[in-house]
Amino acid sequence: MQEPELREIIWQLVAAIPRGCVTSYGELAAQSGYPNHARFVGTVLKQLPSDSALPWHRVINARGEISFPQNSEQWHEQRARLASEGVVFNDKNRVRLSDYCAFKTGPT
DNA sequence: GTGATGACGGAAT
DNA sequence: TATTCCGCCATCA
Repeated sequence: MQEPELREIIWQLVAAIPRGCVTSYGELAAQSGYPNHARFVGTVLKQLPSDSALPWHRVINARGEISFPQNSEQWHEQRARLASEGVVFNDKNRVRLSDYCAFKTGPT
């Protein structure tokens, strides 16, 4: 990584996600300037401490689903947080595409 | 330095 | 449309 803290970029992008909206790891990676670093985004969020105020729950995979196993507490927590923000899940535990917001940090 | 893993993405079947 | 397989890249052992 040439950047001092690429993780900070990810953090800022996550923090830039509007409430009630969700985005995908690949989207964050693309916005950060690394299209194929979707997994890296996941790694960064994984290293996020519970103390972090970042809306990590607004980040899901490209399928629109939570990447955690349904028997995991993390899965329930993320789903609960999204539901608290108005994000609804269908019978397949997927987020409605309408809730998918390409927030775009407005680079220029 | 090498091999395996992972909060993923996309294409193929 | 749903499931499966392969590919990418950074981190960990």
